Amino acid sequence: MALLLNRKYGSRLECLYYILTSCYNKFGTSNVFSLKDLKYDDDDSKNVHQYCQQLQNILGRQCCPYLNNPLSLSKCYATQSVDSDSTKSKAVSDIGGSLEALGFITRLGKRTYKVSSEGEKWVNSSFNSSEWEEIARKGVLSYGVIIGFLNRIAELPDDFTYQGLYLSYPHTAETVLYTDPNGISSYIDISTGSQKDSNTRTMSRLIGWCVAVGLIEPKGVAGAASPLAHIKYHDFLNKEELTVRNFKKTALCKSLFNHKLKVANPLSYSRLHKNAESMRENGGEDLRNATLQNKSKILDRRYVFVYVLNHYSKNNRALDFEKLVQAMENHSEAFFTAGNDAHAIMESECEIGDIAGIPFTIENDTMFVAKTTIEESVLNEDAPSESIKLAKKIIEEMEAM
DNA sequence: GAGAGGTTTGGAGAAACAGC
DNA sequence: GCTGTTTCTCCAAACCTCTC
Repeated sequence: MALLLNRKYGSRLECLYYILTSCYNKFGTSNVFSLKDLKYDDDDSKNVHQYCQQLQNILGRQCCPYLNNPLSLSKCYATQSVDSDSTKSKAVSDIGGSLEALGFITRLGKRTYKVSSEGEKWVNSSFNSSEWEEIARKGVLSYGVIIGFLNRIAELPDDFTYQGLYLSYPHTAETVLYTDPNGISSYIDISTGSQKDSNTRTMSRLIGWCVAVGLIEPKGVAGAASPLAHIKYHDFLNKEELTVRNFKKTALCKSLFNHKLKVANPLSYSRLHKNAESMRENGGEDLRNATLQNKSKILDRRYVFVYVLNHYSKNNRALDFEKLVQAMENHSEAFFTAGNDAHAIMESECEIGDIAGIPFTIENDTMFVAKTTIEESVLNEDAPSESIKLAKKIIEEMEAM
């Protein structure tokens, strides 16, 4: 159930590797664990400090170099500890999401996981080996959001800056009539997109991963003498902050879309919209409630777009956008808020293709040609059966036009 | 070199949900 | 029902780049 990652914690693949090593030694591939099991615990003989190669000796203690206060009880920047978690589980949550996006752990229930066979292979590879980087690269390229990022930079010159690139949930201009619990009605612009700092955090993450697996190189950074990207740019990757804005594409990056890719970890149904339940400020309760009232419409129309585009991609056909909107308008209640233009909304919503792992080109103004196919079972993982049925019906209706 | 303005990141606070 | 988890927005510190 891959999600849109937007925190710094999991941006260092090396940290993820040591955390996964600790996890694998505790649970193997057959035992279930939850995120709190990844947090540093002094009483755990297999905690992450037993495997981490980045610890620094400070005042006679082994300390994580990425904590602002190395002597902090948090112990590990990326997971925090059972004794002190100044990030309210945001860190360990991001680590779980990262390992899942890479395909190294698999989600079983809402909050339970197992180490996957790919994860096991990665743990059993040596950090300094090409095998390590190959497994990591396969993981990075399996993540839908990365494919969206690589598609965006494919349109840029070989030497590029990531300033101005945004990878986030689409913004639709959409006003709905909302009645609060006191019976007072007002028009509210519902919140469909991400805030700017969320984009910044996502970008920081994606760049870290792409450099580590040899897809892009930081400009003006003298790397170490190694053919392996994660060794060559080890110091750059382990910097506290991303400060380089200029990058260069590698040959691998430039050839990536020569063939149609199959994306193993696209965003899942429920991740096609941000978690609006967690919104609090910026208009407060009414904005949250008005957005939540329309959550299923937002999810379903994004899902249908991705599902249908993938269907046509699998059949090596282009999607007729006009027909799609027409078919969706036949089920207007399911997809669109009253008083808003369906065509305009879908023109915004189709941007979801990038982060969902299925970027596309547009031919003859209305024909959408996908550059990838995505793993449908991951997209459908938490999709209601009604939504899946509706997506199939839309395809039938399009074919009948 | 100073100052303005932008970026990156950690952390706080909040709401809803999951699971016991 | 309670506790812990998940993930959002916002704030601010620290740092960077750009201009003069």
